[in-house]
Amino acid sequence: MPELPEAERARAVIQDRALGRRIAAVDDADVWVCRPHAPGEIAAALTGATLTDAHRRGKMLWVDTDRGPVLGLHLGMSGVIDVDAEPAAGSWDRFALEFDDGGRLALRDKRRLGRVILDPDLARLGPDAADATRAEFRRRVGRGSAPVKARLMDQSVIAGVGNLLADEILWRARISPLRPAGDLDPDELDGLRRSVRAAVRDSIRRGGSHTGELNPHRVRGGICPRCGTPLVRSTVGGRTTFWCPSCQPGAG
DNA sequence: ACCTATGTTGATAC
DNA sequence: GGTATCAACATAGG
Repeated sequence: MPELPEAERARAVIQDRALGRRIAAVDDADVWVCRPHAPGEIAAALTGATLTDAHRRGKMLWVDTDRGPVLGLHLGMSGVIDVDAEPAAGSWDRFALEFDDGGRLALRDKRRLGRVILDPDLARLGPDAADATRAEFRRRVGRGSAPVKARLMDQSVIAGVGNLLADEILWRARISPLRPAGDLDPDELDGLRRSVRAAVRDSIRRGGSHTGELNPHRVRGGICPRCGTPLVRSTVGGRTTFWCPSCQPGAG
């Protein structure tokens, strides 16, 4: 269920349960998930190293090692990090570190849209959605003719907002997902930023991007939990989108 | 059976 | 460059 909240949970799991452990072996045989690395390449870089720190920006995770190489992890659409879980049949382990204490860190990902990459390039990733300053947020988000929802989900603009979180954020901010981002005035952008921070904070606390107030109503026939108006369902920024035409007026 | 749907991102074309 | 579309993966459901 990976958006920012799930990535943060995964980072915390790595931090709490995997740091300080030494890598005895690496399973990097899945050439799709580990692309563009050849099988054995990640293993060669990491075997013998100890995990020293776990970081996150948006949905991107990376783990430092005492040997230098950095292990980049992305959960994609269905990935989960498991520490010390048995690799049962059907558990969809696509990558794993085996520690010299007998434990194991695995990327479990049925759909294989997750990613493992050495020394990930973070240059094209915007600031974490919850860390952008007001000025930075106004400047980065409040431009362009694309719908504001697409702008929020663009990881090079701000990092971490996915489809469910975007709908929740816009609903909280009472802004239509269809409004061209560049048409928002500074007050609206400040309000949008407040909603981003509040939605991110709440979803991390409650345990995921599916825990928003709007989410249970994000179904055909759903109504606005604030005013009872039937929600509109459409495609915005290429993704299924629900919003309240009464609370979130504007284009559409 | 066939079509749609699903939390992501990247490549590609205009 | 910005924007829109499709493809990559695997599965579920009408």
